[in-house]
Amino acid sequence: MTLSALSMQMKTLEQALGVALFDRSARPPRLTPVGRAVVDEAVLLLRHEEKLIEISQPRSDLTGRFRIGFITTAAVRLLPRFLLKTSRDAPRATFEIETGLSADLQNKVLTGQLDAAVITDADGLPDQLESCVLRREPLVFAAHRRLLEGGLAGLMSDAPFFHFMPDTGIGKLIAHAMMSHRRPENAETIVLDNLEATMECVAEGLGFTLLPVPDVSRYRTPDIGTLRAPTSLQRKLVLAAARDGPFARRFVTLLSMFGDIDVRGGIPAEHAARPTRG
Amino acid sequence: MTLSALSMQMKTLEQALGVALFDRSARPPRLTPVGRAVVDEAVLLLRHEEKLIEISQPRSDLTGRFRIGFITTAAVRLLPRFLLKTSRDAPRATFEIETGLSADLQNKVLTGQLDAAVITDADGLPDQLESCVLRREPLVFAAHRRLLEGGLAGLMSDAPFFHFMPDTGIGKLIAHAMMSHRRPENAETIVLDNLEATMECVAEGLGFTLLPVPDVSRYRTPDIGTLRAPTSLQRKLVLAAARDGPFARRFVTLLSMFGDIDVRGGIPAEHAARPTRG
DNA sequence: ATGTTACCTTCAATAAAATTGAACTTATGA
DNA sequence: TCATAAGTTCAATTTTATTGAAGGTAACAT
Repeated sequence: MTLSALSMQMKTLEQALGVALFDRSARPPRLTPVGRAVVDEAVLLLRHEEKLIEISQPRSDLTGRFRIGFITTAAVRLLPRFLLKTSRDAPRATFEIETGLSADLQNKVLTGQLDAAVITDADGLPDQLESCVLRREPLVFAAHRRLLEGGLAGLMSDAPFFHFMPDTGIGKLIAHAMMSHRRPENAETIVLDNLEATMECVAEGLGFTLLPVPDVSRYRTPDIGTLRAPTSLQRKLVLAAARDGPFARRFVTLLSMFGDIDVRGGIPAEHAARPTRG
Repeated sequence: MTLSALSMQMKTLEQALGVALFDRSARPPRLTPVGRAVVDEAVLLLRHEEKLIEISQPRSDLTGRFRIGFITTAAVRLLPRFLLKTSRDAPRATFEIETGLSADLQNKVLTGQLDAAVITDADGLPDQLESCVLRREPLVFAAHRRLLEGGLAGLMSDAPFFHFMPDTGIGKLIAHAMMSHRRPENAETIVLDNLEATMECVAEGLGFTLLPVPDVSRYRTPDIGTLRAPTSLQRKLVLAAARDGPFARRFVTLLSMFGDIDVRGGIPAEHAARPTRG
């Protein structure tokens, strides 16, 4: 840099700030106290700029602000551990968490409004989505012990059925599971959209319900008994991300933030191939 | 700003960072997670820039990094309160403190290497310097009580004299004060450049010394007695700054950082004119 | 699906800003 | 006081940013 260019820059900066930064009565020109303060601050500013460049360099680990969706169940059960793990293992990444229904979240991942989501995989996901099963949850019937005396057949014929959110992913899975059981024509079905309320009603002996094991366990009271659903149908909690999205090459990294993965699920080949201890 | 200009800037930034900040497959283009991280950081960067501009705006109070010199005595006695006051009353100012001899510090203020200095004013300061007396310190003789029994005359004739730094400002003042006292031709004079060592020797009864009151008080032991020097000579501790320097208009502000000022000194008119309580 | 529309990007031209070298000015030291 | 080295200024040049027109591409509606 030429001396004259430097001189011009000094002048320009002084004019821009409207302050004398240099004392020209001395040679070489000296910084004024304000000038020294500006230098101090400018040094910090440049450090800050380096930091910006640093964080902008993508690495093998997660960097950036990601938007992740969680269905309610996952938010309650998986989110705390996820946030713990990410704060430890991916300090350069921040997360915006959003909760909603499987279908909505899936749609937002497809449209790029979310980078990834933990959703229920009822019957396959669109091709544009990459996914991996996080948890497999069998369905169980739950009812007051008094109602269970008559066995499964008794429940079906005599008790009202509390159907949790029939329109959603898990609700449809429940409906599917119920289809293999005959119920009388006039059998009563009550629709609820709140898990805790459903279980409260069941605890009061008002009827029975069919839900994934963990949800029943969470709100179970001593009065409630369970009966494993004879079907092999189970809810699959999957992590889904767009194949061409920000997780295209780092899907496994994000996956690892969900801790131990149910290896019976559809884990990506290179991940499943790893030797396991024990 | 034109849309095309914005587009160009987006492109340029992406090339500069070597990272895809935007996902152009959507309309309007979306930020990638890295892009969001960069935005977050850039917002902080801009805040930082505002801060730089803010601190560069000079105000009535002290802003900037000032370099202040203190002679050793002042550093020991005045500096703590100075730093306390400035951190409270001038949070936008920072200080580089330097210690040294009066003559050296005075010279550095004249050449602009220091913005101000607390020095001894032996016999007037150069016209280019503005100054104000901070403390007036009478000189006292100090000696072991045993030696004092013979009075001042006894000291002069019988005891060795410990002369503190004859070549410096305070040393010359001491020499000046001693000139009004006759001593025998063969009277012993010991030169030391350390205040504490001088007082240790005096405490041991090895001789007497002549020093400003506060210095004697600081290192005095019960064995040491003092005798007020009959002359009216006293050390003046002054704050000095270049008239055309950074304190040209804020000298009084800096002065106030030294707490209560000995009003018998040469205080600037507008400051001395203030009504005093009590 | 398919076309329309609105929005975004690209490119060449233009405007703005930074840099340079030569001429001029000023602090420093003999 | 002068000579010199160092800093500043100015006009010309280079670099960078912005603009408007033309060419794509995603989004929306039919």
